[in-house]
Amino acid sequence: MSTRPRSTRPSVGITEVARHAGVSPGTVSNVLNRPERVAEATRARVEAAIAELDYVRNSSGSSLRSGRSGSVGLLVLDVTNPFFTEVARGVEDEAAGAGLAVVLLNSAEAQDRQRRNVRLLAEQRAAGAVVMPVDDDLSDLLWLSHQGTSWVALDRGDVAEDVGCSVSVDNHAGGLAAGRHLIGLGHERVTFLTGPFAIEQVRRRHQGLLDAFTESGMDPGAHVRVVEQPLLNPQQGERAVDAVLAGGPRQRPQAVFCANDQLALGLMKGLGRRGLRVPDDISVVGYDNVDLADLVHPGLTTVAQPKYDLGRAAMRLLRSELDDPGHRHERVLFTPELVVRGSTAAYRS
Amino acid sequence: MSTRPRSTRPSVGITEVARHAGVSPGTVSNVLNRPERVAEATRARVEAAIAELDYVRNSSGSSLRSGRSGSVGLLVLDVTNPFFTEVARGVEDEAAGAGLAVVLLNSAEAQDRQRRNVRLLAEQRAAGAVVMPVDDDLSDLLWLSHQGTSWVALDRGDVAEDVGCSVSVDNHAGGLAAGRHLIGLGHERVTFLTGPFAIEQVRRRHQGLLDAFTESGMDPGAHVRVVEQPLLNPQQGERAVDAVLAGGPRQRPQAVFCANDQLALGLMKGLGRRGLRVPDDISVVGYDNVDLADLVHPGLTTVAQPKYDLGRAAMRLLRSELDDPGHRHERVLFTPELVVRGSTAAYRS
DNA sequence: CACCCGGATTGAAACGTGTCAACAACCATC
DNA sequence: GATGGTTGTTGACACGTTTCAATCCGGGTG
Repeated sequence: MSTRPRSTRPSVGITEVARHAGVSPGTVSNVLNRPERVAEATRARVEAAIAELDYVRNSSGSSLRSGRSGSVGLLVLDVTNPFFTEVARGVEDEAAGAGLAVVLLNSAEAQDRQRRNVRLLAEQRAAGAVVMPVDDDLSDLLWLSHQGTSWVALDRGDVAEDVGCSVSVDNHAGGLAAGRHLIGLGHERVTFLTGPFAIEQVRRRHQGLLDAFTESGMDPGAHVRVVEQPLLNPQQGERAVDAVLAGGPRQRPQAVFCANDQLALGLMKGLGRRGLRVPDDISVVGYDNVDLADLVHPGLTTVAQPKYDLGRAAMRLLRSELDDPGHRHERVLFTPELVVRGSTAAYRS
Repeated sequence: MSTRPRSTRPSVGITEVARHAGVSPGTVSNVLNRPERVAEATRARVEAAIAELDYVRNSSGSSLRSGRSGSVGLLVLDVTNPFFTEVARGVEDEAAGAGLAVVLLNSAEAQDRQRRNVRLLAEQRAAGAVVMPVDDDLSDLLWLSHQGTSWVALDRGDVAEDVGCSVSVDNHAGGLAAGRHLIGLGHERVTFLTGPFAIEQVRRRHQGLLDAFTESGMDPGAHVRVVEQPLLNPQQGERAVDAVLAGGPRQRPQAVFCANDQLALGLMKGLGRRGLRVPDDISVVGYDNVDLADLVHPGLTTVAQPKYDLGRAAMRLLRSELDDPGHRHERVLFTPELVVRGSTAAYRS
């Protein structure tokens, strides 16, 4: 233990640099922001002074003056979920190219935390934000636009184009692909294991699954059951095993389509505990294709989303919105892809 | 597509609120920051004005004036790694109690990105930071202290107490526990599969493993081999399978101790591909106890770290450093715990 | 030689907030 | 009714940056 020296912050500012270089503060500002406007010789002098004094720019000052800060927020539904962290990588890489700083804010799937974070962005006068909305309520985002912070919605295809940009993956197509795959394998009793239906993505995936049955001439109502859990994590997946198997062997589903991989992985564990074998006794399909879907045994059949590209595209759109005065809101839609691994197999009665 | 309205930012500030409430700007500031100093009636009046004008505080202004911003940085080695995201949760929860905003910055295990992020924190005059250093080089952190931003190092027990606080888990003890466990099961040829030795944690875990052999009267040099990969992710683990198995069945290790769970999970997959069964043919031990260690089959025996508590403790220390003028740097050390699951078994010749 | 031109630099004014010494109003006490 | 103390409010200023109109300078032109 030792006392802290509480190092005396010299707080060297632009003015002190100016004095040291024998130049006016305005010139220093120009060196920093529009170097081409200042003569070679003076620029060198100023840069020397900056180095010597170990000057570090005060972003409060500049954003106060300019009314906007140079950082963008990335509002993520859940830092713990590998899907989002992969998206985050894409956003960061694209932002780095534009010299924008990314601050990652975590909503923890909670409405009130999202609201707090949105408020924070407004207080910081953030240049923009990439947001994965917690639920259908877009009022937070509208308020944010009204405060002058532009945003791009991620994975929310239903955002009208006169409201804002959006980048998303076709969730209906994903559900459809999963459904067709299972039907093609001969499964007729399928359970959809999901998080809250308040989440739009979940509803679309569900609808895709239903439509796969319809297009095969089967009544979805008779073939698809739903088990809804409060959160989309592995623990909930494991816990759901009772509900999934309810009704005894007769009623037991032949396959389970999960709203994300986390649920699917948890469910697989729960099934293993019950002595049920995947895919022999029951097939499982996930959604997202997280890294670990490929590491478990059997490998998890899942609907792959272009996570990294999703992030990049969102940030690219945001950059356009910030830089291009003639920008028009855009809607970008990716198509997911089914990745077949060992967790699904043909139904054997 | 539609043009963006570019809503006219009215930019209502503290002064306008003051005018609207028939009060001076100073009073509004007091209402915001030291409500107890202002009379009930005027406070109500001011608050009404704030609500009516939809005033939102400008944090640039306040941090410019005060010299410090109210947010703390969390510098993470890799957002993609579940270990860090769990720590992040702990940090966030503890910060929320103090009204501090947490911004998550990602170093992506790269020195230059860490440096960029540290610089960013300095420019924003962040109040403090919780940092997981990329490597042994602490110069970035020292510079940060010198700029007046205090920090707490995470998982780096070697930070001297006259330099800064640190919270870490006893990595040597973890390696020792893993080693004892394997030796107790009769394993005598163990491979340590790891990321770069530049990472201090890795070195300590390794040393713990070696010491387990020593204390059993065996020469570590004869019993422990090392396979080093450039990164600590599942892909690297899978790729490492060749190196781990090199030398043919005779030389093949009886057990592998991995520097983290990501490597271990990847390795297990690679072994499966080669037709080797865990734990029958080879035992595997991981480190961290991420959620998914419990979800794979067989479950991964691993050294559990109190991830969430680690984050909380770090943030608590940082709060003390920020609030308490008599603060002395502290070193907090957690002890890890071995969690035995199905991936390890007694050696059968 | 007066004039002008264009590029480089300057200086002052703002941005929104927090601080603090000074002041006003009120109350209790003598 | 004067004194002193308490409580609430004020107003001016400083913080570091950016912006922009004004100024300076050196050289080319008429």
